[in-house]
Amino acid sequence: MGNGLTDPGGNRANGRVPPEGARPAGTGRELPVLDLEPGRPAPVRERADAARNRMRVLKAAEELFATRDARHVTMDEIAKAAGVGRATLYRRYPDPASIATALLDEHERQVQEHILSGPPPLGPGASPADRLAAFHVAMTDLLERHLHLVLGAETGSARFATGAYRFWRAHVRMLLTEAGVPDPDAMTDAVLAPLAPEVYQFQRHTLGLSQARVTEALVWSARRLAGGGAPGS
Amino acid sequence: MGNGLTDPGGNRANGRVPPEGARPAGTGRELPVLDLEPGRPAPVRERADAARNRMRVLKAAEELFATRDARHVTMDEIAKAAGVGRATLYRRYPDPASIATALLDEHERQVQEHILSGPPPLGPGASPADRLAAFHVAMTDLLERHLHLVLGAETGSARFATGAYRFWRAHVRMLLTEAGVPDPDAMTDAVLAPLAPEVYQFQRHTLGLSQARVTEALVWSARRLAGGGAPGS
DNA sequence: GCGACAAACGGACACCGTGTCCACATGGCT
DNA sequence: AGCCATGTGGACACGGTGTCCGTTTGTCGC
Repeated sequence: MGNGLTDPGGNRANGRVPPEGARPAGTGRELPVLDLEPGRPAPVRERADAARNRMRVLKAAEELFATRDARHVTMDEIAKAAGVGRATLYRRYPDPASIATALLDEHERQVQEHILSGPPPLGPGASPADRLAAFHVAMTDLLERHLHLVLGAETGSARFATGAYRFWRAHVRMLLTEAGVPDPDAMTDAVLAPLAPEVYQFQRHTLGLSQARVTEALVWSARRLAGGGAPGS
Repeated sequence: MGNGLTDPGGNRANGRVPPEGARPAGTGRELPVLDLEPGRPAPVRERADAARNRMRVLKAAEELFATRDARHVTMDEIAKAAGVGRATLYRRYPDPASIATALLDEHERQVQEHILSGPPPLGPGASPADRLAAFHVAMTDLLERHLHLVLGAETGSARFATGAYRFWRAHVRMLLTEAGVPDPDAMTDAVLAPLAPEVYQFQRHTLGLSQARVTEALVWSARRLAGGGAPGS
C-alpha cells in the first residue's frame, strides 16, 4: 500500500505512458507540474482530512478486495468499511475498479520500471526471446501476488482500456518485432491474452495448477514463438 | 434461430459433452429419457402458448443482442421486446447470458460435430498442427459471425463455466498432447485465451485489424506451438 | 363438446446498487 | 479570529433484479 504522497489529483485511472522509445523515470502524471521539489509543497495542497480519508478508503478497500470476490465489491461497502460517506468516495473514484487500479498502480509501476531500465533478462540487453520469457515470469508473479486486485481492476473488456495494458502491449509488440515474428500487431494481443486475470484464476483455482506450471507453460510458449527456431520451415 | 423442436426442457445452459472419446450424435440432454421416438411425442408435452412465447423471446433477444452491446441487454428489455412478462422470461432463463447461450448453441454445435466427425483438417485425420490451425480458423469464423452473441454469453469468468469451453478445452488438450507439447494441461488455456470474445472484439474493432490478420496470426502461432519443429532442442 | 385441473402467464412488490445534489462542517490562509 | 474554498455525507430518484401470487389458458378425460 503506497505512501500518501502519490497522486494528489485523485481519480485519474492508471494513466501511465505507452512508451515505445523509453521514458527515464519520474512520476507518471500528465499535469503541467511534473514533480514536487521538497520544501515548496506543490501548487495546491490536499487538505489534511482529505488525505486521512483517502488512506482510510485505500486501506479498507484493500481488505475488502482480499476478502470477498473483488468483482462484487460495491462502492457502498467500501464507503461503509472506510467510515466515509458514499459521495466522498465518488469524489475521487468513479467505481470500485478504479480503486483497485490505484492500489495496483505501485506494484505495476515497479515491473514497468524494471522493464524500462532494470537488469536483463527483464530489462534491456537480453535477446527478445529471453526478455519475453522474463516478462511472462514477472507477470505471473504479479498475478499470483495481487490476483484479487487485478480481478477487481482489469476484468473483461476493461482490461484493454487501462494504461497498464497499453504499456504491456507496447513492450511485447517491440519484442515480437525484434524477434521477426510475422504480424506483431495481431500477435501481441494473442500473446497477452493468457495473462488475463480470469484465465490465471481459472488455471490456478479451478484447475488447481501450481504457479510454477502456469509460468513454465507460458515461458515455453514465449520461447517457441519468439525463439530463433527454424522460421520458414 | 433453430427450429422449435429442440430443447423442450428449457434453460439448461449449453450442456454439451466434454468428449475425449467420441459421441455419435443424438441430442445433448442429460435427462433419463434419451431421445424421442416419432409418434409418441415425448413424456411431457410443451404447451402451445409456451412454445410460441419461447420463439418470441428468442427472436426478440437475437435482435436486441445484435443491436445494443450484448453485455448491457437486460431481462426487462428482452421481455418488453418479446411482449411477455418478466416473470415468464425468468421461468426459462435465469439471465440474459443464458439466452445468448441458447441462441449460440446451434452454431457451436455445428463446429463441434465437424470436429468430431467431419472431414480433415478440422475433423479427424490430419496432423495435430493442421487440426489446431483449422480449429483457430473455425473459431475466429464463429467469433466473426456471432460476436454479439458470444459477448453476451461467454464474457469474463463465465466463459470457463460453459459446456462449450469444456468441449474446446478437451479438443485442444488432445491435440497438444498428440503434438508432444510439454504440459498440455497448462498450455491448453493459454492457447484458448486469445479466442476470448473480448480479445477478438478489441483486435477487430478497437485496433481495427481485419479478420484475416487475426486468423493468420493465430494460425501461425498454432503451427509454431504444435508444429513438428525441433521438440527437444 | 365440456368441464376440471395443471401449467403458464404477467402485474406488482421489495430490495439493492448507483450516481448526484445540496446544506453543512471544517481546515488553511490572511 | 474570521473568511472562503474545499471536503463531507445524508438523502433522493432511478433502474435492474428476482419472486410472489392471483388470473388466464391450454389440454386431457369424460
